[in-house]
Amino acid sequence: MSNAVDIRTLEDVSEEPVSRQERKQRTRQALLDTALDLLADRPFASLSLREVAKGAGLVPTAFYRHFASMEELGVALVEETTRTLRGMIRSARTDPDTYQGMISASVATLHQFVRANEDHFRFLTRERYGGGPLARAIGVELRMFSGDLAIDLARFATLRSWPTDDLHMLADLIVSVMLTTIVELLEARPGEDPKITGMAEKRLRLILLGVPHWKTR
Amino acid sequence: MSNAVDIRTLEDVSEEPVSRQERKQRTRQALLDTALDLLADRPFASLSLREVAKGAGLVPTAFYRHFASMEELGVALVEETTRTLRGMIRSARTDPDTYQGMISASVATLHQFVRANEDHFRFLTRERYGGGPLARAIGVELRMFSGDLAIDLARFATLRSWPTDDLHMLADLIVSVMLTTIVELLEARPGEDPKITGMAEKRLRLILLGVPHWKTR
DNA sequence: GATTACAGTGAACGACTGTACACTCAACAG
DNA sequence: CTGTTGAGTGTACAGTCGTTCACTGTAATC
Repeated sequence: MSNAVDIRTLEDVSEEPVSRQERKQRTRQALLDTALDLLADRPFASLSLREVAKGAGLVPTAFYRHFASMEELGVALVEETTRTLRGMIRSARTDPDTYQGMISASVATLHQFVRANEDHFRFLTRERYGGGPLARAIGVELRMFSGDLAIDLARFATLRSWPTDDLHMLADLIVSVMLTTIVELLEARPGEDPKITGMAEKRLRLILLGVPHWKTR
Repeated sequence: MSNAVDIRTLEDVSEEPVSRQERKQRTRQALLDTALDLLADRPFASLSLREVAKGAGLVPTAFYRHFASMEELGVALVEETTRTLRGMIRSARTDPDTYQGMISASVATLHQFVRANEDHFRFLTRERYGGGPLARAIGVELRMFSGDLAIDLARFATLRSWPTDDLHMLADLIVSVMLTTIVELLEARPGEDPKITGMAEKRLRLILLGVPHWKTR
């Protein structure tokens, strides 16, 4: 609810004159931010155009200057959150030396990004299973994510000989563990983080423990 | 939408006289059924009391004869779906001979139950991450499910020596794979079922492949 | 057979919804 | 300096929402 204030009034005090499109971009962002705030404990479908507009300090009809409908705002919100997700992947794609090193580093990156962007990840996990067009858009994004991971995995010596199908199976499995961990982090009470990341590491370790013994059937 | 018709008019034609509470129980069920129908492609929070009542062939005010609010209906819906879930567990808890046998049997049971109760499982997976009181209720139920599974797993020779924490970790992992599989089944296009169940079996096999080599750290 | 309990009705309410339309007024282009 | 553009305003309308209240008709009770 912190960004529900009228940004313009704040900006007008500052000296720099803002261009027209810059202002527009700013209220657009205010709409996205208030929507994300309101989504903290409710599904997207229960959001109304009016309350998002009001939250951003706008009259309802002004909403249409930025989005043709709430659904269009939802799509923009998916784009914003997947940008965060891609940022996380980029951060995590480092030194693929050992399994164990990769595991704890990945989990640490995940933890850090979730805590720094709780709103985004809450939106992502909530709407992923919420049905409707947003769920589909998020599903596509996650499948791309999983595909990228499969490529990364193929670099490991043990996995180089694996069939593509099995590689994707493994990647999907890892992604599902990550999603579970994200949800656990978002539902966690304060102080529970180490327990959750520890569990996540264990789960990944167990999975990768089976890899050397895998035989396609 | 099939059970959106007025049941009473159908019943009145039949010869058997229905008792009062039996009738009440029947319209209550009609309310639950239409709600479940409407939830096929929308989150629970977007459901209105009026459309559920109308779908069941009732005037809005009659809704209150059965539930004090939509949230109360939601809780009843969770109870109904978890009954289905428990039925599935009971069916799956058979002959724990070998890993492989248990895997394919469990996946087959899962597949069968999902296909026979798509509405229930759709509701379950949707609202699990939807936030609000329903998500919490479902979370509790799933944790019980996972706990039961941990107990079952403890019967296997290899797992008898495992610490309780690790056993729960394994059970959670298996449950998360099952939930992923459920979502995949519900999103599947016709004919994709074998591919999905095959993947699910592979994922479980890979996990259990690591079990003999597990060392707590 | 008279009385009670109660599932379901129907009208009405105040609040909220998305959207249409005519408007203001400041940043912009010429 | 002048005319245009467009982000934001204000009013208005037709729907839908949850909830209220007084009601009807019939199964259940005595």
